Order: sequence, then C-alpha cells, then structure tokens
Amino acid sequence: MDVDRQLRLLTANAVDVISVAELRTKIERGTPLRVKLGIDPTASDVHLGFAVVLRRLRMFQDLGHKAVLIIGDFTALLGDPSGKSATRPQLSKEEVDAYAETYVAQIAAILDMSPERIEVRRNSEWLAKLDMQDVLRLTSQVTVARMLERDDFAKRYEAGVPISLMEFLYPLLQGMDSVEVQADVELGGTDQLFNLIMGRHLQTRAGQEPQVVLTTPLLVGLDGVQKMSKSLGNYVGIDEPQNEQFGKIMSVPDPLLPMYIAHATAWPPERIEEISGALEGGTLLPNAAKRLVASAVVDLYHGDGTGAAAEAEFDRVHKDKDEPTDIPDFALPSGTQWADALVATGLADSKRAARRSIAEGGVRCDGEVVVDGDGAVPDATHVLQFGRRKWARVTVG
RNA sequence: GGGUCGGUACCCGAGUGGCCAAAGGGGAUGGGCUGUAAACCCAUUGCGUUACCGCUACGUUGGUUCGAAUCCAACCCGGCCCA
Repeated sequence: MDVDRQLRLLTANAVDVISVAELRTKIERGTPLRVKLGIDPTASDVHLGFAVVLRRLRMFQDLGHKAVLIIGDFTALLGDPSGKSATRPQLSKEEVDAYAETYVAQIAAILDMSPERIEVRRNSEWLAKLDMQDVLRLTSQVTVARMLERDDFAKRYEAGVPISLMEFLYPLLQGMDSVEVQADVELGGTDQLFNLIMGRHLQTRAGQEPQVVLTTPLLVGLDGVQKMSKSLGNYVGIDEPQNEQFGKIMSVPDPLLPMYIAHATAWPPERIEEISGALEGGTLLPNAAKRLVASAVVDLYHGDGTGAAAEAEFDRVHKDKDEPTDIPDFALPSGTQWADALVATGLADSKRAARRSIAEGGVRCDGEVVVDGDGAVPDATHVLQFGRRKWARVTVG
C-alpha cells in the first residue's frame, strides 16, 4: 500500500500525532515498524474505550507492522496516576498476573496474535532489575518543573490533592519501556500524552531515534461525561452479551454519537464520514444512527448478523414491550416473600431497596404491578420485572 | 522538625453533647414524559420482615458522660506555611 494511504488510515481521527513527518519518514524506510502499546493490568475487562487504541494498533498490524504489547506488570505495582485525581491502589503481584492473563485473552478478539505480528513483553523483565544507581540516573534526566507540566499533576498540585513522589517515577518507567523495546511508534489515549513524550525524551537521551507518538481520544462513557472505565461503571465490555451491548449503546447520550461513530466501530474513514455527515445534515436521525453503531459493534464482537438479531430483540422488548428472550431462571421455596425473591434473584440490592421499589410501583409480576409488598409470591412460575431493565423468571414451590 | 487546618455516607460537603442514619448538592435507583437520547417533573437513596424497635456507621484506639460525629488522650493519614 502506498505511503499516503497508510498515513491516512493510521492517523485518521487521531488526536495527536508527533509528528506526521516523522511517521512518514519511518514508513518510507519500508521496514516494519515496532508499534508499542502499554497495557496496565489493573482491571479485567476490555471495553469499547480501550478498544479504540487496540483497533488502531490492529490497523498498524494489518499494514505489516509489528505490535509490541507491553504488559505493565511492574508499573502496575506503582499504580498509574493518569487521569485519576488520586493515587491508584497498588496491586499485589498475584492480582496483576491474574489480570494480565484475562486481559491478553480478551485482546485476542481485536489484535492479530500471530507471532510475526505481535511481541508481548512484561516490563518487569527489565524494570525489576534496575538498581538505585540506575534509578538515580533516570531521575536526573527530567526536572521537577517538567513533571509539573503534566496536566494531571498540575491540577492536583493546584487543588492541594496529594501527589506522591513515586508517581513521578511512572512516566519515567514507561519511557524506559520505549527505550528497552526500541519502539518506533507508541500509541495511547490522550491522557497518556505526557508519558508518551517522556518516551521520546528518554530515547533521545539514550541515542535512539525518538518514537512517533499517536494518541486516540478517550471514549466518553454511557454517563456522557466521564471517560469510559470499568470503575465508573459507564462502560460497554467487548465480552458482554450482544443484547447487553446493543442496549447500552442505545442509551448513549446523543451528543456522544459522532464520537461513537468514529471510534466505537471498525468502520473505514470514508464510512465514518458518510454517516457522521448524514447525521449532521439531518438525513439520519440520532436514533437510527445509534442503531447503526450498536449493530456494528455487536457484529464486531459477536460475528456478522448478530447485530441484526440484537436489534430485533431490542425492539421486541422496548418497542413492543415484550419480555426478553434470555431471562435467567430461579427456583424459590414456597412462601417466599416478594422482597426476598427480589434479593434472591439479584434484582434488588437489599430487602429495603426491594420494598422501596415495590412501594414505588417499580416491580411487576407477569406484567402486573406488585402491590402487596408484604405478601408471598404465589406458587407457580412467574416473570418478575424490576424497573425497566431487570428481569428474572422464578418458579416458586 | 515547628506551626496551622483538616479526615463525615458512592462523591463533594453541613453538622461542635441529646431533636443525627446525620442538612444541601452531585450521582444512583424507581415513577411520569420519551427515541433505554436530552431536558423537565415526582419519589427514594445504611442494613434488618412494618416501625417513633434493633444493629452498623462520622480516620483508628481508648477515655469522660445517663448519652459522643460532636468533649479528652494517644496514634494514623493529608493540605498549607515555616525550616
């Protein structure tokens, strides 16, 4: 593929590219680039937000370049402060190992895992060996003023929120990774910009050609405000059931649509422009656009055709107000009270919460609003609905 | 190291002896409207079979008191200023 087309595909919808000229030069050499992506094994679910940068890496792979995946098993022990306005809890080695394993398994759904296209490394490999002298040499390469330029640090410092000295080490260690694997390019979310640039700085100091830095946007989560993350619960996991994914995407606030169109799917740039253009021009309604995105995402992670099935199910439940097809079953002893049944099926968090919802008319049994909060569920099989979205089938007796 | 201010529920934050499971806001949940969007309106928001009853909870531990988030002591953690 010619260089211009490669550049277009690789940089489309990216936020920062430092720099396009450097990237062009590297591509023109014709040798496969080593494209680094660091993953922080501190959570177990890969979601659409992280998929953004993974898809970008996949694109590099498809164009003949080599992915260098760094599992930050050592840095995870420090806790990356990025984007958090607080120090992240440190994890034990065992936790990190467990997360790393499930992570890599899920990543395989997006990346090309064939050995000639990917190299997976753990940064404990080299970081664990550093002695105090190495660390001192490393810290001497960056000034405090430079560190405080980092947006996150600057804000926290300004706000009087604690910043531990250890956190200053994080960008340095991540930069060391780039030196160690001799990265040509490093990818990351926009919150990683500072760390990525640190890689350039350290590589230059080490006499290497600096890596090109390419950042992708942070996908905003379902709440419409904060970046998608597992801990905020505003995410769509790539592992989630198709109906779940479809429904979640349908609940994305409209203003986020252009972002989801551009980054949640694997559409080529032309298709993205076409759809976002239609949306902007008013020839495509938000609801319809959202359906396209939702369907495309489901197809992407569950196989072609599954998006249409999920859409049909969605209409069945939300348009025709029918029961979903995949309601979980539970068996309960005769005489179980409503509140206990709601807790036992996981629909309610506590009996108090269950009672509250019953009192508010938020619980239905076989389509009828449950009124008698103190009574028992009659013997038989019933379909319970809690709120609009939670369902359970119970067989009592 | 010294001085000073502070640590309250998911988050922010009020509360300085009983009327405090703890104001207010955010978030979340349920309901209405709707396109499982937004905006808006109503309600709820520690747990326990209703409860003005019990339990748990205001950094930790111990103490004073009939009674403590509130007073005392020690300790732990943090911000700011000085060194």
